[in-house]
Amino acid sequence: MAAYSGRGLHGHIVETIGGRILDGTYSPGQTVYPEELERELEVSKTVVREALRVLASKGLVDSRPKRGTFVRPRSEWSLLDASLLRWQRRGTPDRRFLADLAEVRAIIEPAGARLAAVRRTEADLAAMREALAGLADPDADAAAVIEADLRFHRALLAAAHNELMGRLEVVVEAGLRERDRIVHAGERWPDAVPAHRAVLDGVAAGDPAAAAAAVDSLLEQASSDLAHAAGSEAGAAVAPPRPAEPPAAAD
Amino acid sequence: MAAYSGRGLHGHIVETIGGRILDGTYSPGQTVYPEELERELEVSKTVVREALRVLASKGLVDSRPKRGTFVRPRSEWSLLDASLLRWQRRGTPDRRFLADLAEVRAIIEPAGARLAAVRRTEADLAAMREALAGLADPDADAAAVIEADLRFHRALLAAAHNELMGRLEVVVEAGLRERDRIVHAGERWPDAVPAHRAVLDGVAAGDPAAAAAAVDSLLEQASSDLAHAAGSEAGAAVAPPRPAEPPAAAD
DNA sequence: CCGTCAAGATTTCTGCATAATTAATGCGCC
DNA sequence: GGCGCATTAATTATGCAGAAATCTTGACGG
Repeated sequence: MAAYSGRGLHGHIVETIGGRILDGTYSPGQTVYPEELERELEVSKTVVREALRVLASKGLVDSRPKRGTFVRPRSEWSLLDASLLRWQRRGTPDRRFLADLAEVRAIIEPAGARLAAVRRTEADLAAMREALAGLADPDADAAAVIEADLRFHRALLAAAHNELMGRLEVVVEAGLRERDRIVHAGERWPDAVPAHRAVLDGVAAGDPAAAAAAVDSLLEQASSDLAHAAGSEAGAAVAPPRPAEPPAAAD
Repeated sequence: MAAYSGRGLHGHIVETIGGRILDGTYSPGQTVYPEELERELEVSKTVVREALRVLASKGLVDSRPKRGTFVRPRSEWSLLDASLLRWQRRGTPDRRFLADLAEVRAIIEPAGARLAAVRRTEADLAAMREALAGLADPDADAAAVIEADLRFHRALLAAAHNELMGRLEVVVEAGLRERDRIVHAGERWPDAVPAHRAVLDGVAAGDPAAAAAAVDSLLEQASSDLAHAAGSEAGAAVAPPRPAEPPAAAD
């Protein structure tokens, strides 16, 4: 994956502390003690400080003289960061997080397909075809299928030729891997192939409406599969009447 | 703004080096020499190394033993990071970047309004009303109006009650501030108030379609204002027939 | 062609010095 | 006597310098 952050001792410490913050071991407002971490993780001041610096740049912690280093409120976290999304998935599969993920995907991906249908190049189509082939390969193991699925959605967003849209792949990746973790039985999920093919066809034909509709039904299908696997309804693709908090507490 | 990264000497160095990477002073593939930076910026090894570590966590650089520290290809940058979006705006106003920004906003914000219309609480509406009042205040200076505008859009996304959607405010903020920089004459832009009010009304009424339509027209208006101010058409809200690259290079 | 070795740069460690900020303290004032 | 304010002091992050350790890479030799 991201080679820059996972290599060496430093990256390991960042992941350890970051993971503890996201899974609630360290809760917002709580102070973390660098010296304690040095002893526990058996590393030097330097490594801990560099790790905390990185975490600070992601909005997870803040350190000020005399007050120490403490965990910032969750609202300050840069949740769109790839690392944070990964760490978030390390903890208990949170239903709310899963729903948020699916909801954003349901917004991003159809729109991306719409753009892709207009802007795709031959290279984009080739990438999507390659991924689709990997998805349909009956000899591939579960992990390879997941990777092919991810490649397909990445290629779709890339075909939109919007740099920021392309970076939203982090959300798509998190959603896909989270779904994989829920289903995780390694289900072949063969029904996915025609749905993906429909997306490719719509994009290749240059038909934005068809491409978007294909993505819609793809996500709907994935969502219902996931709901089926997870017992209750876990993630509805289109705005569910999520019960808003009681209108009380008007500040 | 973000207090965690802008304080102290370290934050300054991060901004300096990060800014140079985004504005092209250091281009992808190029090697950066820590010792050189130490001398030029007159700081110690530690500060430079911590800064490079933070930049590495944002995907800007990668350092490997024996090979040195070098700038990663732009495709690896975490462009959704708040700092990167800010640094990106420090350079020349890039037309392409501006268009991408507007395009993503045109996807995110209507969808956010749709959700907000269903899920908003009284507190959400109060926040939006407060921001709207600030936007309409005839005694406020240009900066205050910008901030109120930003608050309004932030409150709108927050009312969607989707954590990830809320974090997409970074894109909205970048878009707003960039637009401000183009127009920058401090135009009162009074026409914006009724458009914003329409959004609020739609959300308050619990009418998703109306809220989304109001946001659509708001963004369209902003986009055309911007096009008018920037001479040529700078950012069309809805998918323009951006000429795709020639279909050559199939791989 | 493969394994071993050596060079080189990053990475890590140690200890110390500095700066900054908060909290307490003491003083004067109401 | 209580309260507000400036000063002081303590605590913590921050910055610095040098050396040792580690790992990758490239070359050399079998």
